[in-house]
Amino acid sequence: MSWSEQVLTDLAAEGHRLTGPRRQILDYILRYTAPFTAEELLAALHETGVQVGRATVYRTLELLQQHEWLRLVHRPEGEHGYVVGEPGHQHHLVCRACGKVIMFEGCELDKLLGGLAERLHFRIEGHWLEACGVCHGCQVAGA
Amino acid sequence: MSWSEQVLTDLAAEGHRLTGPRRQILDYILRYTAPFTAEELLAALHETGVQVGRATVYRTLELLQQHEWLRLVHRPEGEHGYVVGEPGHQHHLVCRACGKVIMFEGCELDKLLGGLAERLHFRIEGHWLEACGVCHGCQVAGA
DNA sequence: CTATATGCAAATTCTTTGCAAATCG
DNA sequence: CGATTTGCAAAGAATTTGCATATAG
Repeated sequence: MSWSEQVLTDLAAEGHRLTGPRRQILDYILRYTAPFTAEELLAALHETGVQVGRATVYRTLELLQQHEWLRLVHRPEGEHGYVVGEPGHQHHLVCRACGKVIMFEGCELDKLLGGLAERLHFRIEGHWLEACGVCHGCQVAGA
Repeated sequence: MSWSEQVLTDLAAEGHRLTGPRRQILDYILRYTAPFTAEELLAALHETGVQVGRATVYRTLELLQQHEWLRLVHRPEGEHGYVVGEPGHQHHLVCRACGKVIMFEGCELDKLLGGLAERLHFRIEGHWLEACGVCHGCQVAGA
């Protein structure tokens, strides 16, 4: 089952409707390999003649993020973009040259945080790890 | 040497000027135990009668962040705030109840990322780790 | 049919910028 | 004095909201 199908199934199961605009947005999301912003996605839709309202884009992205079908990627500089989420792969390596995102699990990280939490008596409920650098392809290409 | 003194020394060493507004801003920054935003800081200054321009606040915070005297904390929801940085302590545990930030080093994390980078031939240039949860004090208080 | 979702335009919020006046060193 | 910094107000982004209309189920 493709990502779109899974999302649609999931949303339907929760009583959300599978509307035209939502299908279009899902379709366009899949064209990105790098993190994108709501405005970028909106512009892409409009450029190719798809008339979807700005609010709908914002609302749909938020909905998808809440269901973890999209994840938010932050950069130290403060920009944030969305990337398609794969359940279980929670962390990201973002290539600063081509923008590609590689996801990985943080099993060892959990151990590290677990130890820390115990030492500090801090109850950790969630965490966030992101690294940026240059991917193999871009290194070869001379970045 | 206090944080303010260190910052002032560091800035002076780089040819920046130790102006009144900058001193005021440093003073107010230290009143926060939780992450704060530029607007919050500006409001705090104004509420207590300190007349500093909005642009000055934004520019000073950015300057401090560039020198790593302040660090940016991101929340999954997308808000970001500044916290006083202690060199060498790069990661944060943020308490969602009281907002307090505990900093820690990520030595083990570096190992994890190093292995990952090697496996993927990815050159990691920076990373970002943040966890949120409830601190000991707030757990005791019943959060 | 009816609850949900959409689209629009206006309202907010956050941040940046240009430039003359002020000020630190 | 001269370069840096400030403050202002305006410009520019990014995001949210209210509400009438459209539409999926």
